[in-house]
Amino acid sequence: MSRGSAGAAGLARAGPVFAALGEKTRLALVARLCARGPQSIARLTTGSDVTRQAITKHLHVLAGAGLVHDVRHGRERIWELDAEGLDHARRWLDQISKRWDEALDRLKKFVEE
Amino acid sequence: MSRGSAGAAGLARAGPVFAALGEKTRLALVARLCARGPQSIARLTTGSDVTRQAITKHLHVLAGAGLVHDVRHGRERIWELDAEGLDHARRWLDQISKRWDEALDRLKKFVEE
DNA sequence: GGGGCATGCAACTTCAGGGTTGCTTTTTGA
DNA sequence: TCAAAAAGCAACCCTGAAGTTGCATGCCCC
Repeated sequence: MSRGSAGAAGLARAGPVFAALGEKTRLALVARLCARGPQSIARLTTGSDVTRQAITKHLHVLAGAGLVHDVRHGRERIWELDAEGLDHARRWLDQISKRWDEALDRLKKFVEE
Repeated sequence: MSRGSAGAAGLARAGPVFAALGEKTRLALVARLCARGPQSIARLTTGSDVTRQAITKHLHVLAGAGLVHDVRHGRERIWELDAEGLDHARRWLDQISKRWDEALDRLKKFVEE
């Protein structure tokens, strides 16, 4: 497994990303940051059905997965999306589905012989 | 948000997929099914550090997310990948990262004016 | 300087999910 | 026919994550 993000190393990095996205509040946060741009914690909390502290925790989980990052701005903390983390997860899915398609092709050809 | 898989509906469908992939045992199962092809439960269990029942539960979670499906074959139950579920998650990530890139471009042009 | 807004920190509660054990059912093949 | 393999079912434990409450801190602006 010398290269490619579908190997053991890529798997270890992809895990936290999927885990971060696999929670409805966090997924909604990502979608919201994408749709409405960078926002403060207080603004991200309005309209949500959980507490500001809950939002804060979720943002840190997303940051740990490399999906968002924050910038201090006066007394506010502005959070915005981080495209790199998203790309990594996408590449992992690309690898898997591509390899699976190839495997299906091989099987099909084998059956047809 | 009238179309596209990044809207509320796409978000609702993408959630379970990411949640399913966001667990190391399940992610390893997907990688294994991709690398070694369809396998029975017993075979998927060998080499794993958890019980057969745990593997069974995980397979059902993956099936619920549309990532795998099973075929009865005698006294065995063969599980294999389901490319459609993978593609759905990938398209969701595509939408998000594409829209984010566009937003960054708009911001860049705005700043340069 | 000080009131008020935005956020940070820490302790606590709750519960879903990951895992196990023990037993039963189905199916194979000799 | 029957023993063993493969899987299903159900009850149970237990950790961690999601969420809350209460209070402390930092920063802007009048």
